[in-house]
Amino acid sequence: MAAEPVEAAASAAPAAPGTPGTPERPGTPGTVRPGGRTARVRAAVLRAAEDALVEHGFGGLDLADLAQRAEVGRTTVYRRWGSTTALVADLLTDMAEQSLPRSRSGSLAEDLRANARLVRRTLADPRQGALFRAVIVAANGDPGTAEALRHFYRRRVEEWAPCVTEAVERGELPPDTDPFEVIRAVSAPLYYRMLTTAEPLDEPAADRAAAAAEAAARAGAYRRQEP
Amino acid sequence: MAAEPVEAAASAAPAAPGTPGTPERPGTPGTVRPGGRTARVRAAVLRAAEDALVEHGFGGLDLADLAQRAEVGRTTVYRRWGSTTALVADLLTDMAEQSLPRSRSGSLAEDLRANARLVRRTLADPRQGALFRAVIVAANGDPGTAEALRHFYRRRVEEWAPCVTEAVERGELPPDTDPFEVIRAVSAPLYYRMLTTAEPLDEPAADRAAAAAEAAARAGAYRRQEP
DNA sequence: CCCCTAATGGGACTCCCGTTCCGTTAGGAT
DNA sequence: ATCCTAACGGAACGGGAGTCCCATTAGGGG
Repeated sequence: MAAEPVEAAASAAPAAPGTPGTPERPGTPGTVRPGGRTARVRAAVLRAAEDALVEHGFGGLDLADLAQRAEVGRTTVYRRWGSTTALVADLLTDMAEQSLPRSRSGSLAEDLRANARLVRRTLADPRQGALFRAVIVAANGDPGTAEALRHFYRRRVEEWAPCVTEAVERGELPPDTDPFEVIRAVSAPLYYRMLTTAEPLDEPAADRAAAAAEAAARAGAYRRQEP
Repeated sequence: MAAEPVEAAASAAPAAPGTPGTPERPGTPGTVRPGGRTARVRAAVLRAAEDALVEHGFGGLDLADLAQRAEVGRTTVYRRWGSTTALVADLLTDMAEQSLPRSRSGSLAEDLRANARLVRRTLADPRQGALFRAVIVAANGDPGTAEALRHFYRRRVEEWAPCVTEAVERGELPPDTDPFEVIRAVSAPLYYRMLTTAEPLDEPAADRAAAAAEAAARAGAYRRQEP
């Protein structure tokens, strides 16, 4: 991954329970060093965190084990992130920066189906699916992580919204249709399956989700004002 | 660590209120005692678990604290349930037995909206919402708990399916519409909001979920066979 | 190239979760 | 009513997660 600038851990900044004059906490006046080593450590830990989350889930996330995987000192992990939820929040801001290219076929039905299938494939994939599950679990246990997750999904939805906007411009959908709401409507049943009912996440399910969202959108269910 | 048969009634216990705990010692084929004290302990612990989950979420669930709340010995809690996930699984089987009465208005749109509003109100309620969140989090970290959650939702969906079936019989919906799928389609966007995007769970959102599910159903998006 | 210090890392220490041992209580069968 | 034993509870133990202290390393400004 790219060595992006500064700490994204602003929202998940390590709490400083120690004495209030203690140096070496982020926020103290002086030069911040986002430099090579720090970035390298962050990248190594985040990648190790992904692996650990996939293997043992969020509940089984162990910062000590993590440090060993990343070949980094335990102290460093505890100091920089402080908690498992803060670490996952940082991982999420990192994930939010990697954007997936979306297809633009010019047909609403096709675009929605492509989106549904992409989401489906992601959630059904053993590695990606486990990661998303873990990340969502973490977000539901900590406000900061929840905010990071919210940001992640906003990014994803923004990428796909244009295909709805264009359909509105073509007159396929009611003029005051909320594009975000339509895109989210595609994902919702797939996430619902993964998180609660545990039913098979197969391709027909994805196509049904896309078709349902399209039908509902055409019927005006996602208009901003009620008729 | 070797896991002894401590595995309590959790993973597969279809327990009635006041149900026997599972016999524990491998070599004691003696009588099981579903009796008063055991049932009382279970009820007290499950109620305390609800409170604790609401207050601190699943991640903050502490069996020792739980025992104190329930005025029960720590050892008892560890012996009977063994883990926090197993305890939540037992709580879920208990919750599955309390059924909510549903309204039957004879109109598909109204029934779906009533369902959506009920779900919405439940998830938006500080107590119930926190409880559901915690329970879902627990289920996503343990297969046994996931099975219990699946069972819980099957019950709930079965209760509401008839209003779809009747709409099919009245000819309002395509004949091969899957009733379960329609009911789940109502819940999905609401759960999606709560678990991932954290957008407001207000009444318009509920009504939109109901309207979208209805429109999609009418359009044949939930038919068992593809056209 | 050199220095200053932010950042890392090792190791010891503490505290608490989960387990084990064993005595006590109470359900229910006779 | 009495006995048997399933189930509960107190207390001590062990281990691992998280913290603290201080020496070491390396970024980057001069």
